[in-house]
Amino acid sequence: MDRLLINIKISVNEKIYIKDPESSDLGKRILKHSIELIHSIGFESFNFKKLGKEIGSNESSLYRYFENKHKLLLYLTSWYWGWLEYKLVFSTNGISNPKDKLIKAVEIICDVIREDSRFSHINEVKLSKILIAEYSKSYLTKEVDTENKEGYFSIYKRLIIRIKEMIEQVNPEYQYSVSLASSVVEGTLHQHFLREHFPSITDCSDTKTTTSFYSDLILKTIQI
Amino acid sequence: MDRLLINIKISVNEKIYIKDPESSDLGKRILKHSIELIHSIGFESFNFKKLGKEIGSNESSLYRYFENKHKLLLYLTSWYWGWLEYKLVFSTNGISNPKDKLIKAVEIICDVIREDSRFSHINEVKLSKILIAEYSKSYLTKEVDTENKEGYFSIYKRLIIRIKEMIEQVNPEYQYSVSLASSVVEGTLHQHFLREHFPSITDCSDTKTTTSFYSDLILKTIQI
DNA sequence: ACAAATATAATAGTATTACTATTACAATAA
DNA sequence: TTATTGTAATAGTAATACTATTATATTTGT
Repeated sequence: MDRLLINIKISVNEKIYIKDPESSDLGKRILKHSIELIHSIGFESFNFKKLGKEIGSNESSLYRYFENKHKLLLYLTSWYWGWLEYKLVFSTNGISNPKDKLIKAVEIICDVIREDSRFSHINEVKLSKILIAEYSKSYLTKEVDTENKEGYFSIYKRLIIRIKEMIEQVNPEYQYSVSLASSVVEGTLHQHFLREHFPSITDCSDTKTTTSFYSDLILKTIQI
Repeated sequence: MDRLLINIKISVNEKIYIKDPESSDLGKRILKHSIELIHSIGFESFNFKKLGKEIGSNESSLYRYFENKHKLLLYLTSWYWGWLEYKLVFSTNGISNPKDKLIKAVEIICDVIREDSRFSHINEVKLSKILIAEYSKSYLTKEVDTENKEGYFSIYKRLIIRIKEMIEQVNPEYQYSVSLASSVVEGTLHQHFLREHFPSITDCSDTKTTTSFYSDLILKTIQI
């Protein structure tokens, strides 16, 4: 897989950025260091001034790439879902048995993220932690409907539709396939958060994984 | 129920406020109007200046009740979970059959909220919409661990533990009772949000309710 | 009743944040 | 070599979140 996909680029909706951050050195450094900085201080405290200082560049230069910090978060989260979608498609592509395929998909979505060496300027482990801590903030805004129309969440929705289709392949009679898919994707981030901050209200741990919780839940719910 | 509980007061952790908003007229107006205002303009745009204007009081007076707008959100959300907990306990108290009890609990959690006339200064319908749109923001912060230690989220966690216990009453063998409980409480808010903004990734609607999705999911998952 | 103590609220600020207008410099192309 | 474009720095502004100080009620004790 590594050699074949050496030049893949996760494509993000062009309206999210002003200048493509993948097109220049500064752009890539914006991605790399924004992940580091949001991961370490959180999205609220994060701003372009601090990021500029971190990169060794000026605040205003960053505004040439992203209109504001919210758009930058949208970029990072879109990239993440695009990357997960790639992993999902490639990992499940060869599996013909629908149930095995679904189980593999749940693994991709629910497992703790490991580093992917193909994207040197993106730290997927830290990015996944940003998703756990900040993803909701990207859509819990008053602008969500207009931004949705602009297609800012299309990769996320497409990923969920893919899982929904896998559920239907296993049981076409099940009435709530897309709600089940969306609740697994959202719920996984939530369970990972609980594990870290509210352990009393989750069973998920090193021994009882989020993956096993959701595999069990899905298979029983769609009745196999 | 109405007559018996005419004087109940939902109690919120005292550390959340500086002065108890239930103790004065201004305090109650802060609660009433903050619900109106956050509901209409969203938590990001909401601030104490605008709220003061709405109430006909000064910005700085509001700081006598709440340290900042985040604490006010914590108050409102705690109140909401406390109120739901009351409804849950009272509605399920007389039910002896564990399965029926659990089904009733899921109804309380998942159904669309209606007005409760016992609390005149709180609009529960608008408050529930604030929970859907803003609840995550109350714990997705860098301060979550210290605030958790202060007990700011204890009502929320207690509610989830109650549901967990009901699940255990039905099936003591099930391995993920508290994760199931927490994912239903969180997932309900999420499905309500999707219904409003991303209808393509939820099945929930007027005919297929969130309640029926989760009742079905829970009962199948814990195998009855 | 009346002063002292306390509660409540208003005025007028400050520090920080998010963002922008303008200018300067560098790289490339005609 | 001189336009053209890309890139970055300076120096701002407007709005936000919050605070210090002062003023005005209200309550309490004698």
